[in-house]
Amino acid sequence: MDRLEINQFVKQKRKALGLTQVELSLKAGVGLRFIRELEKGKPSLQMNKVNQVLKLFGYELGAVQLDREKLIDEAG
Amino acid sequence: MDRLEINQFVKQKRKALGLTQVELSLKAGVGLRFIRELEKGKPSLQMNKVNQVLKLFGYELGAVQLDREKLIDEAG
DNA sequence: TTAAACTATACCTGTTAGGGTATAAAATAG
DNA sequence: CTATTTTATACCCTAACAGGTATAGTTTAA
Repeated sequence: MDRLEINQFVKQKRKALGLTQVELSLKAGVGLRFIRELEKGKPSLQMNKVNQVLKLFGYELGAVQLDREKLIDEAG
Repeated sequence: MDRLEINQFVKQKRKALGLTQVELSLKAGVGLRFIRELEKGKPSLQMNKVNQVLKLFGYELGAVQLDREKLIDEAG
């Protein structure tokens, strides 16, 4: 299992839980627009907001090594 | 080996390379104040700025599991 | 001790992230 | 096809991030 980009990770986890973007935004306590920017991969998002979302999945932001299977993320 | 918080991780890596906060800020292309807030653990930092720093160490921000450090992280 | 280097805190300011809303597009169901 | 649900794009506004700088505090070396 290779490592997903954060935006793909969120999208996948959200769908795995059968949530819409609206539902996720409500559960996470962030705006709907934020969820959309997050899943689109906007790079300048604030960490605390992203963590509010990741926490619902049992995850958080952390430092991970570059390069490791970075080329494939969706086709795994 | 516990996973370090991002702020501790940055501080440790910086010192391991023998860099000052000023030098790191210059290398990363971010402000000195940002480096200080990063190492102090300010939660609302922007991901792209943090990634500019982590990249110098060969790392980037990613989604990692909460708390249970020991469960799966050592596969290689 | 002194002096230098490094780090922490405070202030001011421009830029922009994020919220909210409306509309449009796309996917999904009947 | 139509109707509904979900997602994408655009606009305005406020709050605050990040930069720069000055100053104060801390650590380190001689």
